Amino acid sequence: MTLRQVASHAGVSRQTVSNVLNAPERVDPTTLAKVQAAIEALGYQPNRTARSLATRQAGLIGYGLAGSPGHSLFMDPFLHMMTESIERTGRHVLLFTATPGLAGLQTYADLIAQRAVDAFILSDTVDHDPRHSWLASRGVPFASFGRAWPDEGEQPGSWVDVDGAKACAELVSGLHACGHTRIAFVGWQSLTSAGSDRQRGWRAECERLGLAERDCVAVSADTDSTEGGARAAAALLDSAVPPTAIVAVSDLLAVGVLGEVRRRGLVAGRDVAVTGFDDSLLAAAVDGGLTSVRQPTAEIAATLVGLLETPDEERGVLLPGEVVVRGSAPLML
Amino acid sequence: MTLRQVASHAGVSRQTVSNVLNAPERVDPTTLAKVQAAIEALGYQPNRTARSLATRQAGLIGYGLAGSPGHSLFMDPFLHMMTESIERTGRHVLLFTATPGLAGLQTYADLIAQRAVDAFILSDTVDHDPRHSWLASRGVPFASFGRAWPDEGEQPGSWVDVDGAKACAELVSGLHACGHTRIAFVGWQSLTSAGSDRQRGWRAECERLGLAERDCVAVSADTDSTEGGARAAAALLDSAVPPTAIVAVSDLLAVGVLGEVRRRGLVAGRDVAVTGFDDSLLAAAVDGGLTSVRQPTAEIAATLVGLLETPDEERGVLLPGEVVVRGSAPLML
DNA sequence: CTGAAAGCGCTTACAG
DNA sequence: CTGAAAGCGCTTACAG
Repeated sequence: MTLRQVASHAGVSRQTVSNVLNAPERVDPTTLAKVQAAIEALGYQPNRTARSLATRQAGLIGYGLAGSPGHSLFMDPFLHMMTESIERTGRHVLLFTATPGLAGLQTYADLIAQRAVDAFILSDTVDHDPRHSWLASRGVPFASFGRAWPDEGEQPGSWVDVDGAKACAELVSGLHACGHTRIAFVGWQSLTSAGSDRQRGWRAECERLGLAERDCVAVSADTDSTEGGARAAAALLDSAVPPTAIVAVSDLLAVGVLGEVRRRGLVAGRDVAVTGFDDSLLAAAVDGGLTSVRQPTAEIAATLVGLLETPDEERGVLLPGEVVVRGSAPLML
Repeated sequence: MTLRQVASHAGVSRQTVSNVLNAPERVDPTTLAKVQAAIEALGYQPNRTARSLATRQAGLIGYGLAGSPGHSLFMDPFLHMMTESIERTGRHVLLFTATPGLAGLQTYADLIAQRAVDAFILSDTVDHDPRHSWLASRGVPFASFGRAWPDEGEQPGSWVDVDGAKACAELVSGLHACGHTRIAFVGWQSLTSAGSDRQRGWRAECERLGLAERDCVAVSADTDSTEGGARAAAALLDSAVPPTAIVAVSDLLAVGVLGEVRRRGLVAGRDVAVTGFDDSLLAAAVDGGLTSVRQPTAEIAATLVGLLETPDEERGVLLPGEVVVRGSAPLML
């Protein structure tokens, strides 16, 4: 089924059919109806490839899966929302895998050189992510989920992010309001921008509240797993002045912390308060529930796609996270 | 950067450059080297869209995200592996969303009509999934992760599946070997083919072992959540002759079962054995660990893509699941 | 308002 | 082994 067949069926030229599709206001109502009837009758749909070649638009937004096949709980809803948002603009998602760092840049470069995509959505950003500067310097449109430059305005391109610092500050102040003064932080070892953002908020609030520096210890989990979280918690709880509250950078690490707490005969939420981040399935699944921070997934996705519409103006959008209180840390907000 | 520029740079015709790319054996070694040098120097990569139009191949495999944005733990690794497998064949993944059932069929139809994809990979299959017959009847290549027809050979198209029936039978026999004779099943309410497959294996093994029918009760969780699992477990444990072992159709439901068990002062793995399915993050994260069944994700993905290579011959590949024993059910295998 | 022409950047038989 | 020609199925100015 091609334009040509529709044209001959309707008794008009191919260009007129094209006009019916792309500029219906320019065609005579009678002709319009006639052609639309033919389109309907034949079940015609324009060939995307041919259209792409003519318009020089792939109609595809590239999204690169991060390095290793993890078990991200955030991925399913995010991908879903992002894909839906992109589809609303008449385009689709081209999924690819790319190793993190400079090596993975080649994949982005290839996709652009081949004109396989029109733009990228970036996530799993790392500190000073090389992708941002590379893409920006070549004028490739993109939107980033996550900031990768600590200083506002330095980051190339548009971005959306959840205010992890603020959310963590809220957790700290909520814990403090319940009487906690020794509030530790369990972070990631890797230099993700989200990790440092969250840690920054935790530290800032501890300082603002005038908590003693030695009471606000940050440790890094040696692996991004429950085991890593458990080991980090063990180190913390073994210290001379153990914390009474532990703010973990992710739900997964928090679950590890919870396990270690339980193993020591302590009760989370009573003896030690524990919080996570992401409000993933884990947070609800864990016994007693894990206090966590929900990311506004649908809004993140919609905003990212919106930013893609205006590639020339660089903007940053900071979205609030929502503290979800559960048994592991009965906060006062 | 186009073929034309490479040609003029190398001092040959465009067709020769195309031959260098697509049939290097047909071109004179000297010319070959010269053209390749030009390609290298200019960093030329063929425009995918133009190539697609000429070859009538989109170079894209469609993958439809299931209905609702869930929090599937399996999705991240599966999508990763699948994307990698497809990339190894020089193609990419086109991601889209489709509502389940007949309504979603239109999305598949559109993609085909527009020639946006060459083939599909199907997952989240339901009983007598309408997609299979629809695609098969129009000669659209596809491979299905999951069987949707109970009887071998009836299913249109090629498929890969994990032998959930066998894995569940193994769980049952392992439990029986530990002395369990009252082994219940907690399933999904929805008619997923994976769900009925697993339940079938559980029931068959119970019968084979000669367990009393009233000791082998199956219930459906009213929602696919930990709460649903908990309610199902409550019903089971409240019955006159409560089970001593509960085989849940998924890790999520199993975690709900574990919660209910704990809430009643019972200890999982000692008073009641509990098993899940998927060996997701949850299984490892839960305190004491959840005995579960691991799906061979990488192999599934690779096989699916392999099946796509031979669209004319319909084949089915059954892969074994691997029982992973943890604290919630210390089986003897 | 409509249609003839050129072009998007490739590939694919087919002469030479 | 190499190149001239036609074509993939659209769109986009541009005449008429």
